[in-house]
Amino acid sequence: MLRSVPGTNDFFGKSKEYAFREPVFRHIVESAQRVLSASGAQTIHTPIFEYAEVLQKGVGTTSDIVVKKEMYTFEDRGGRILGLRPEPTASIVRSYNEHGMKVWPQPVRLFTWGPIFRAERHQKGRYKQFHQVDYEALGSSDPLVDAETIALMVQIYRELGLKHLEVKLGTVGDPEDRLRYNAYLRELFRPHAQELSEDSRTRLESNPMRILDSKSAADQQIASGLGVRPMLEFLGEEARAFHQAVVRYLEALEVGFSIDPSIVRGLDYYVRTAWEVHHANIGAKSALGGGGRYDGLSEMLGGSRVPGVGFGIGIERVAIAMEEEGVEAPTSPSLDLYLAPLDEAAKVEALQLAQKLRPQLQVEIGYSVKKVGKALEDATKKGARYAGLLGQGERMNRVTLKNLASGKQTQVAWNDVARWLGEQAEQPFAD
RNA sequence: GUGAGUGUAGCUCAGUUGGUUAGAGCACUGGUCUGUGGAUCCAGGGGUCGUGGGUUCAAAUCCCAUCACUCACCCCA
Repeated sequence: MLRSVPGTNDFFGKSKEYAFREPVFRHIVESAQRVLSASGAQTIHTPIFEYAEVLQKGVGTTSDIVVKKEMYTFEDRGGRILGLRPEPTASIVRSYNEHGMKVWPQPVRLFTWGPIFRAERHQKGRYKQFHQVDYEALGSSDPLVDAETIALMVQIYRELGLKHLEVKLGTVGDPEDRLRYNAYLRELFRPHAQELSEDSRTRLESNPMRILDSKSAADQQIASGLGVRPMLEFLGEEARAFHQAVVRYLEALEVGFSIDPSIVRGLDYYVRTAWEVHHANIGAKSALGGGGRYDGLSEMLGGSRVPGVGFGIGIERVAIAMEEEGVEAPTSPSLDLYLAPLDEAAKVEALQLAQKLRPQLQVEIGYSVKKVGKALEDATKKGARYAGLLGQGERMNRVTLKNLASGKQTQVAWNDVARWLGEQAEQPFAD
């Protein structure tokens, strides 16, 4: 039997996996949408594929996504090299430039949601196709925007009922700070290059900061033995003041967070603010989302200088966290009425009555003639509140409505069904 | 890319020291029940026992290979 590609998932109501239930997915997206819309952000949807160049420049040439070839690329019939987006920020910045959004009132605040692709070995909480809610604030370099962005992100998690959150705030400084820091690190580590892990030896030239958050015990031992000074000490005046401002604003907003200097965004072109949100008890893949400031990205994509800050929230990870915390799973909307035809003539009647009642009521029909007992059984299995029987005993545009919970039933004219069911709903304890 | 674990029905699993035609529960379809459901009882459909090869009179079971899935490492969402 043909199967789905490993690391991809089907989302539907009765999925065995909580994280892949469509109502859970929708609930997360809608909650995020509510929070972000309330803050005045606008929805945007960009294509899920772009010229590979856009996406590569968007994550940077030393990022794992490019280095480890984690981006799906393909050539179309016109010989264009395209890629499936490994993150949405580059597309949004590309769109901002392409449509001249710099003449809009700044900052332009956009959010989107949809599939993201990475060609990685999958495991729990990590998939080849996963989904993100993504928010970007473009056109302002005020630290207040960074603080609000973080606060909005946290607000979304709270809205979803998550409690065991850990917000880790860091800063990667300005590019020149990083140059200084990287030069310092290279000088420090170079004499010990032979002792470093293979990954870290590569990082020594490409991105020495990444050595610091290496999980290799040997690397850690070397680092602690050398007494590595933290990035914070290498910040320039402006970057330092910026970081302090973000901290101050976040304190004023009463967003709980901790300073974590080891937060180093995996993507290039991030500057200054960087953060991750983790969840206490979901184990290895604990990051629910992350974000940062990327003032240099627009120029990398050939546009003018546009400062920006934003975040991505992993929808599947959030769903796993919700399940861990026992957050009540939203369910599919319940069926109001199941119309069962009891003879051939009633089939078209069921269709007519259903059409008449939709969309005020959610109405499903039985598609084949069944005996009354089976019809009621079907209605019950479908989770309907009422069963509507159509057959010899009805006719003349009448239907027998039976409350499946109480067992009470009555015959009602078609024209009165909507009103009658409405009245019943208003007095749920009447029976 | 590296390491570990697991593969029997849609799902959860049983299957003895190798032994007839591979089983159960749940789910599904129908009957019990000709216009009154959720229960009971009965019946039915559904399996190339992951795949290929080997050992054997005989393999779901033993051996080898391979594939798939899961988890973990790296990195992140």
